[in-house]
Amino acid sequence: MIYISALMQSPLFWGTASEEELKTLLSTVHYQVKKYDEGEVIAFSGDECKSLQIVIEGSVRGEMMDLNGKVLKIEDIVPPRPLAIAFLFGNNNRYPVTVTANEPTVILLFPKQSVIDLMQKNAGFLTSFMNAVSNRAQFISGKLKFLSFQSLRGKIAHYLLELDRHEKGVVTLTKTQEELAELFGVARPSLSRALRELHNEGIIKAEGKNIKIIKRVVLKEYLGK
Amino acid sequence: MIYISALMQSPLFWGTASEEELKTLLSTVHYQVKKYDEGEVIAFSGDECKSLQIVIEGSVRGEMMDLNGKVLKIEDIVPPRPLAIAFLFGNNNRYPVTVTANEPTVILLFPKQSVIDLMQKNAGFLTSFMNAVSNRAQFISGKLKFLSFQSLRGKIAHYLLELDRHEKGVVTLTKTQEELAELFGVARPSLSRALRELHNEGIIKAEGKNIKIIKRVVLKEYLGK
DNA sequence: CGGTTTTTGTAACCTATGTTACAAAAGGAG
DNA sequence: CTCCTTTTGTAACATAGGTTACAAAAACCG
Repeated sequence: MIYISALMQSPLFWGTASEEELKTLLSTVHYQVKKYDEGEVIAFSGDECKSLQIVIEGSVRGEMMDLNGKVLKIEDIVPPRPLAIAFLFGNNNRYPVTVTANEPTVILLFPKQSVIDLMQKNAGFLTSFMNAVSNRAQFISGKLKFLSFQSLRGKIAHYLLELDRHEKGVVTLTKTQEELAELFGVARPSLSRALRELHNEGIIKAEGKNIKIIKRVVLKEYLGK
Repeated sequence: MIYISALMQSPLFWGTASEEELKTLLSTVHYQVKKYDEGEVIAFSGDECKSLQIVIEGSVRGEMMDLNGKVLKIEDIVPPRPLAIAFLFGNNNRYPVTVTANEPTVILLFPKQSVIDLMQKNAGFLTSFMNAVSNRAQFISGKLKFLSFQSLRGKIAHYLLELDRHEKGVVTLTKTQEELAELFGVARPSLSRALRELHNEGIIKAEGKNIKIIKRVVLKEYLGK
């Protein structure tokens, strides 16, 4: 089992004291290793969620999509995070998002029964799991607030201020406008236009991927608008 | 402890076999009874969430609001449901919504430590709790999809078709347009206008609170749009 | 019952964002 | 360096929904 050290990094297993202990614990339950190529779909929105899957290598993305194909990127999931952990229990065990591999990806899969076994055998795992599920609910709830309250300017402000948390005054975008637009749930030209307007109004200075924050105060005013 | 029978109704305590057992269980942990008048705020959005609160009598509502006072009603919570159950654990223990009493309301409050005690003493409670938290994540996730994908027509279609699940062809609105608009996250006149348009186009026949569904097929087309 | 409050209907106008389309610029691959 | 692909800028136009304001209708209350 070569993924032990990766697993140790996961908050889910922080309750487990040592690699040895974790090895012993894992030897008592079933699990599989799965590999996916870039672009492969790991789960479709609506699929039944019957196992806990943990990303060990590579990365995946979760996207909601409506019947007409409009896409809303929810997030990227990188090792050693679990996917859809809040959808394994409860009454509606269906993936809310379509999960796709961004690159060649390795996933560790624990059938639901194994997860239950792990919980019974290890109290630390159980509380970690509970926390993880709560965290997911909190994340989604934040997303809901972000998406349903903020105007496009609000979202941009939020994003830029977050990137420049330490107030350096300069941020470099690591995503394309296309990707950002998806994250914000808006059309790409709308994002482009909004950035241009902020630039023209002297609130930011945007040069390609580099953005200088000129009037931080004004940006802050857009938060929650 | 006169609320035992109410508690027995709660999915959280279904794992508990009998009233007797539940009584015994509860006698070992701390809890309080709290009463609120109509309009009283039980928790503000952003408040720390340090206890499990279960609505025993009356009802409360959870609303998100942004800095400018725009309100998005998330849901009503009626007995014997818990509130903010997904925010007791995890890393961001803050109410995502402001919770207000709709009417005189009685709430049972279990400090976090009591909840942990209950979990340790009763495996049924633990799994119920886990399921409840997962259900919340799933609810919020559905809300996210509903709010960020559907046009106003989509939301109306969704709502009407849901109310008329059994295809009777007639539904009666129990909420005012004001309330519905809040639920949909739109302005009240916009909702009114949209209903009028659907009516004029012969898709529904709206007479006050009574709505006849004329062209169900057309409504279904709006789902996810 | 009459008066008050709440809810609904509706209109005129405003604004943010979506859509489509195309060209310019930047980035990568050979 | 050059060709090809991806990304970005930008414009013209379309549209959904927001805002404000007011009157009609309904519900509620004494």
